[in-house]
Amino acid sequence: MNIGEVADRTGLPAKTIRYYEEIGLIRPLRGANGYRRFRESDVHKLVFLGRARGLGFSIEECRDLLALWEDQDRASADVRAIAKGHLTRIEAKIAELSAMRDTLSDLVRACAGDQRPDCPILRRLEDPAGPGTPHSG
Amino acid sequence: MNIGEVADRTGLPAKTIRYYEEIGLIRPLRGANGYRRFRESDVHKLVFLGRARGLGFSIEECRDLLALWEDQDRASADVRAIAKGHLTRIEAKIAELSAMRDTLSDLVRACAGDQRPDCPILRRLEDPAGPGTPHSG
DNA sequence: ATAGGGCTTCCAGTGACAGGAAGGTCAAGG
DNA sequence: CCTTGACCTTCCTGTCACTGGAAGCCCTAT
Repeated sequence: MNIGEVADRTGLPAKTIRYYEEIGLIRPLRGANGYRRFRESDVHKLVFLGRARGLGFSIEECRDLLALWEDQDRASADVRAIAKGHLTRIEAKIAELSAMRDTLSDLVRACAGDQRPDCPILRRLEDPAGPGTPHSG
Repeated sequence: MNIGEVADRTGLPAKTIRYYEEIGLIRPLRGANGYRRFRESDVHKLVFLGRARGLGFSIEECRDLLALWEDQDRASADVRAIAKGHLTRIEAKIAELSAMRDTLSDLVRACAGDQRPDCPILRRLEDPAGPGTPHSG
């Protein structure tokens, strides 16, 4: 199977598939013409990688997951540890973005958004402790 | 004022301040020795930039916000539009990460995490429609 | 022979810096 | 005067996971 068909079947761009080979995630064969020849097992791995990346695992995490996937004697604890670590980072990122969202939506609500120059958003970026700052009490 | 003091006062690394000069966000003066000489207005801008970056605005958005901040005749609508656009993207990112978190926390919960090789996480990465997949009904 | 599409490699760019090398500058101390 | 050490400078490389594009080979159909 050539790279184009693999791209169609996995939904991954050909560029990405070449990149995955370059960094050693997959090792397709080569034909006499120099073209990559993909086996079903390569496609299977790429599908796996696509899903793991879709869940936000980093390439290095994917590499580890792939190794565990291929190791029939793995301990599920190893897989779980990777997933838990990733989950923790995702939750931290969500918390960070949520804080941004809260601040931003306050500011967007407070701004008239008309032709006048007065703007609470800029005032707040200039001086976060300025007027209009929410505070306890 | 030299870059070190500016870094202390703004909380931005000197590397970042040099980078901001390189991409034209600030234009500090230069002393006879070649050192950057920062005015209070430069520090003020850097504080502004630090806060805007802290809210997740991109560098280009920061450039636009800075221009509006310095334009006494700006319309608050212009500022608000940038903030709203950014807010929308943040909310989309939160939704994306939340979906990942939900899937991942399901998987982590379903995985025993012991020495046995059986692992729902890997099964699901292999075949998302496989056993254990949540479905309506 | 030619046209087209698919395949190859290699190089550059993305965003927003961080790390580090090589070297100039300045104030304090011996 | 010399040295030490902190601070400053520029320049180059690396990050992460690709993406775009150029130049050129391969294959099939007409």
